[in-house]
Amino acid sequence: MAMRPELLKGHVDALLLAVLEPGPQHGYAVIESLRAGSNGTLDLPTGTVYPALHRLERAGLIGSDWETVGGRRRRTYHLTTAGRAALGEHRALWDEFSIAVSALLGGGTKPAPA
Amino acid sequence: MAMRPELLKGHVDALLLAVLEPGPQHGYAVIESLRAGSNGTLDLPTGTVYPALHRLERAGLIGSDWETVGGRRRRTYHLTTAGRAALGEHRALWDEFSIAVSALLGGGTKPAPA
DNA sequence: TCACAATACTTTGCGACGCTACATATGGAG
DNA sequence: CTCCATATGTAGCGTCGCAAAGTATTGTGA
Repeated sequence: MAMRPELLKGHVDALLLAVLEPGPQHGYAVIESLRAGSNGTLDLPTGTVYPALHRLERAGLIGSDWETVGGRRRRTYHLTTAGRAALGEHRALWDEFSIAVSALLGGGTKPAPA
Repeated sequence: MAMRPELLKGHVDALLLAVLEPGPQHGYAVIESLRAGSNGTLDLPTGTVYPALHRLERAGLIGSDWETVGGRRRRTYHLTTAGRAALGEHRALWDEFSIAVSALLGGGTKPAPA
């Protein structure tokens, strides 16, 4: 929860899709990927991630398969074609949004992506 | 509404405070400043901005004064000391947040600085 | 003169969604 | 045997952006 309020509103979908882009992952792993990939900043609770994954599946952006590993049932999610397209749109939207906000907030430091 | 969904969730306060930082403005002017300062990307409806300004005033982050210009009543808002402090926190939060999201969304194009 | 746009502010109510809290189940470490 | 990490799930709450509708004044064009 390193982020105070829910600044995430509306951005969670994009993040989940992005995390699944390199390859399928199950919910718990997704949460860890988000934490790792954001250097600990984004530590989303299960009550946020699982419902969001269900939502994305209902929307047809991801698909899921159950599997059992070491006696534990896990549900592995993967991007669909529509999901890949949606991710592209989310990225474009994020760029536009972040540029606009950064411009208005002014003096703030700029993100230095890879 | 150039932004489709409400990606703004949680970021509106920061934007309003930032717009008021250079000097007092009334609500209608705030909306235009946001549009101008974001190159047209952020075109917030009155139903978003006015309630948000009331909220910020209740929270003690801004203050307001009524004035009449050319027969029109307008309410001019200005930052309080607490508002200035809050703006600083919002900026820090935005930096952290945007860096994290940009890192996760990866390959996306980089924001072009002012 | 009359209609309409722009300026300027307000409020009701809906809907979306992140989060807290709680519930369930297994495997491994101490 | 207990505790923690792994792994998934749901109910309910609260926040807040937004559409929509309303009020009032000034300026403009037909």
